[in-house]
Amino acid sequence: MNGRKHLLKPLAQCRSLLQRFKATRSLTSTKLLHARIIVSGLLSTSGSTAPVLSNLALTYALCGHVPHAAALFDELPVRSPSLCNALIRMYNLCGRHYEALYVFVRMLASGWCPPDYFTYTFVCKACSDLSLLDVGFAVHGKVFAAGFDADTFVQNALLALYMNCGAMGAARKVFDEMHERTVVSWNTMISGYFKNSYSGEAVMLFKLMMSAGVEPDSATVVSVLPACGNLKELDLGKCVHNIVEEKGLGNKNIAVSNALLDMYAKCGRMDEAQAVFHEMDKRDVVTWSAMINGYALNGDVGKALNNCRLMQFDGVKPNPVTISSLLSACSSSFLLKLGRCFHGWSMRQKLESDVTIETALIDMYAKCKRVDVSFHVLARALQKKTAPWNAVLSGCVHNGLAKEAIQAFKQMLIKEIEPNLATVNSLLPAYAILADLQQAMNIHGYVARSGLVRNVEIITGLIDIYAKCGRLESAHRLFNDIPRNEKDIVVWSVIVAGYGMHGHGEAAVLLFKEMVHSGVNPNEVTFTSVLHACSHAGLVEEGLDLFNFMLHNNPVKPHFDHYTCMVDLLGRAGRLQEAYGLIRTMPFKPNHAVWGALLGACVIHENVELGEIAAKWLFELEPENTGNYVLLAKIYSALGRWKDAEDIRHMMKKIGLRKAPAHSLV
DNA sequence: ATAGGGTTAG
Repeated sequence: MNGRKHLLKPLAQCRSLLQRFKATRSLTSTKLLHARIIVSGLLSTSGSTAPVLSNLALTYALCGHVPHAAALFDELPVRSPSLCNALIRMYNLCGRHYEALYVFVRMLASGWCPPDYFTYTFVCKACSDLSLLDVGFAVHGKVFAAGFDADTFVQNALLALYMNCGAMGAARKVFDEMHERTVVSWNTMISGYFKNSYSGEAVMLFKLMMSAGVEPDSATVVSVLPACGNLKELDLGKCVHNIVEEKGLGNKNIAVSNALLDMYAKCGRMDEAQAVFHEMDKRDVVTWSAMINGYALNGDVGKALNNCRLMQFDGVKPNPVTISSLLSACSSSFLLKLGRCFHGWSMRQKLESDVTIETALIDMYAKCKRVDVSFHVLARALQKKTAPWNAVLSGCVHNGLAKEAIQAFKQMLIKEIEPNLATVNSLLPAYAILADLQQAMNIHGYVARSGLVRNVEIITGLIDIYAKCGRLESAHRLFNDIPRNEKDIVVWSVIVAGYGMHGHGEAAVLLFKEMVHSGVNPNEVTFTSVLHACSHAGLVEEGLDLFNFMLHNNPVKPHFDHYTCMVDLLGRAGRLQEAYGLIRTMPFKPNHAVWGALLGACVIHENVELGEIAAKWLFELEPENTGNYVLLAKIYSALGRWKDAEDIRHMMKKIGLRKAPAHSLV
């Protein structure tokens, strides 16, 4: 009795020491303590060795030293559920999830060491990190059988598991059946929906949570803010900002401020982002990256660069995300030289073999029309990752290199790199460019076999391909198969454009009206599609009606494209004066496309006066475009004004343009 | 002891 009392103190001391080593991750200290425990004979004499041992093993695990940890557990004479749980937890912590599952299986097999609700939360975490949905379902079955299905922790772990595996339906079912939802349950659902690119659902759940009277915490805030940014829900974002201020969540949690800053940046409010930035007393890489990315998104490369400099003055080193943001700023502004500089910088930072950076580099070179360099970067990429390949595919398509994209995709399959949704999404436009029915049917077959056909984006891509191939029946069949509530603005635009492109203006207008009727609000793209359809089919009155509808009853502001369509529509119909009138009342300076449409119409209707006006503007706006000179000369020739036609040819020679082939002048 | 959280990306 005496000896035992004497030993209790060192044991308590061990525990507090281990607690400290766990926090500091000090392997050397842990090893020393381990040695002292053995030398002191503490383990052989004490009755409560198991907690010390499991603690020691956990500490080893946290220090990243699994061999010692695993060996310790093997030495243990008796394995209680709590020890096994600690082992599973340890394997989870160091990323060896399969070993974690193996311990679980052994627990089940042993018969005398039944898993408890702690075990199940850890096991769910293991499946979640491994994205093993099948195993997850099996585990869920065991949860039911063991009667742990009403435990909130287990339920929350299941929610996270299903969300991580993309099984939103399964997650929702668990969530709906929970009798007690903690703030963690709500947070898991919100962030889960966002991660599965269902920002709308995420926002909706947040609103539900608020009306249910659940107190949001910092995790809630950082889960819902990215969704607000994604949807450009500035008002909701501001509400969340108010909550943060009221509860003082941003004061000690840098993630909260970073999320706020990013939300404002995504909503295009760099002033507000700057204000959040200003208020922060500490800034890390994420803060700076979010700022840089914000300016990049809003097209202000100068400010992005400036923030990059300030970041370095602040002593913060860039990470792959920082550099990718800078590279994407270069891609969207076609700054090849600057992009090359960042390529060099990534090399000096020893980050050039990071997948994120490789992908950003491939994207940057492709957008700057250097697909050759993109392929070069891809060739040097060692990892068998999908993302860089996707970037190459979309880079090819972006440059109209359909055959190269398809070739690259075949290479991908040969190299056994697994295609994903983004792969197919990047690839399908290549088939739309080719407009080859046989090949289209081949890829349709592939997509069907890959099981991706359930995705609306993919179906939209297929509809576009069939439409471009002229197979409107096939396109329409695919369109009809999409459930009514899943038909989004993009798929409507594609089908309208498909009919329009082949001269079926009436069908296009009808579909457009059906879309509006079904409650989908047209955007600038849909208006372009339908106006284009009208101009192709010569539906002047319908076109004018729709254009007026757009001007007066719709929040969508008309753009160059819409005016171009209208000028084209009126012009083709011979209503040249009206077309010219429209150009003169445009709310912005007419561009080359608008004048080009008028000039084209003047050629058809042999109208010199307006043709000359249009041409005069075009010579100024795009002096090196030979086509404009040719078209004006064509009008002169048609009217027998050979001298004027000859003058135009002289004019071209004077500004040093290559002489157009003679036949096009007549 | 247990579950959820910030910047990029095809």
